[in-house]
Amino acid sequence: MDKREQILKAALTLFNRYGFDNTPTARISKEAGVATGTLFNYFNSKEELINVLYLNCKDSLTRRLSDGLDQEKTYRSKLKRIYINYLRWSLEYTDEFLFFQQFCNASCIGETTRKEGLSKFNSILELITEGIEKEIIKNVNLDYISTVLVGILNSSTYYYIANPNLAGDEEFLEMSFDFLWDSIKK
Amino acid sequence: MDKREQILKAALTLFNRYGFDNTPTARISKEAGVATGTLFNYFNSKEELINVLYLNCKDSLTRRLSDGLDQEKTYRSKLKRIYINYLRWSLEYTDEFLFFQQFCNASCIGETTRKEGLSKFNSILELITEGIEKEIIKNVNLDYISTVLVGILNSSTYYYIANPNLAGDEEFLEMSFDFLWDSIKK
DNA sequence: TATCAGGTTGACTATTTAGTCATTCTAAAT
DNA sequence: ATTTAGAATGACTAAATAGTCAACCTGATA
Repeated sequence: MDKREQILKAALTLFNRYGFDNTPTARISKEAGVATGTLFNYFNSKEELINVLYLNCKDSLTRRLSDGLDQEKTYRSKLKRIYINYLRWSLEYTDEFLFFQQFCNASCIGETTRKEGLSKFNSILELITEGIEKEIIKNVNLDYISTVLVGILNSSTYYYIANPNLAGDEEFLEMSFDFLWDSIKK
Repeated sequence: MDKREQILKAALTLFNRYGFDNTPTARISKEAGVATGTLFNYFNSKEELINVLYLNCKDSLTRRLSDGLDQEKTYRSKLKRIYINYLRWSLEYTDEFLFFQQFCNASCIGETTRKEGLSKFNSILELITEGIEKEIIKNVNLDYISTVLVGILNSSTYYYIANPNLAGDEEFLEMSFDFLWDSIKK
């Protein structure tokens, strides 16, 4: 019944489906079941709305990413934990994942907002650095490794989203993680 | 001096920078140095314009992708050839590459156009199939391998675009290809 | 019951923009 | 020099849309 939440949820769905510019605020209000003016009581502008959405998504993912990380003993299992956390979050919050993919580089997301969002992968960056120092993974430019790693992470996620039947398949999980692991391990 | 070409070029630049909906046709015309009406002499609508752009890009990339492929002897070198072709094309036609990335899933690209575009990676698909049969690369679902492979290809390309100084660095090229190769090889 | 604060409403406005079309230009042919 | 076909022009229109605001609820308090 929280109107603010309803507006955010409606906007997420509609921005994903039609894009930012092709989603009139009137349509968001309608989908949320509120008047057109109500949207502007909660958000000063359409841009503020999408920026709030962006930060919400980022927070949700960041919180999840390092779940249970300190219970893992080996380096490989730590990385796998992050891989799984990323996948699970994306399958649980698919709309949020797709939103992130579509808008992480969009111009309607302000520079300030985006900079906050960059901290998203801090836990990943730390782990890569550790892996290079311990000579577990390839001794290559940190930027390049993280770029490729996130690339694999995202493409794998897209595949999981397109094939929901794989959700509980432990064998496929291990196999798919090996694509990532073999790519970066020494 | 070909006005049609000038319009296409201006549209490519502006769509990349501001997005489809945030680029008025008047602005495209101005950038191209023609009157607003002229654009509609060559294209029936703004949508037709972006669809033509999309197919042009696709053709340009497809033609390049299998260049010199039959001169390569080993399976690995064939794959590397495609990797290099993809990279070189993207560095030579960076605007086109970025355009493709931004609009390959956009709703303003019609279904018909997109289906034509899917044939883009035919040569890659064939090569993967061959690799699985010959037990050179992992025996996994063709779709998954190509998804991950394109993911690595694209993320690597982004890195090269962000670091133009790497353009002629043979060592880095070999190293970066290993990320792809190690990921999928048996 | 009367008052009041603050959330909610939706008709309205000012602006933007895709696409039109009557007119003007251009250059080749007669 | 005149005609003419088709390309090019840009002022204009009809539609869409972000954001406003005066009026209207609602429910708590006196």
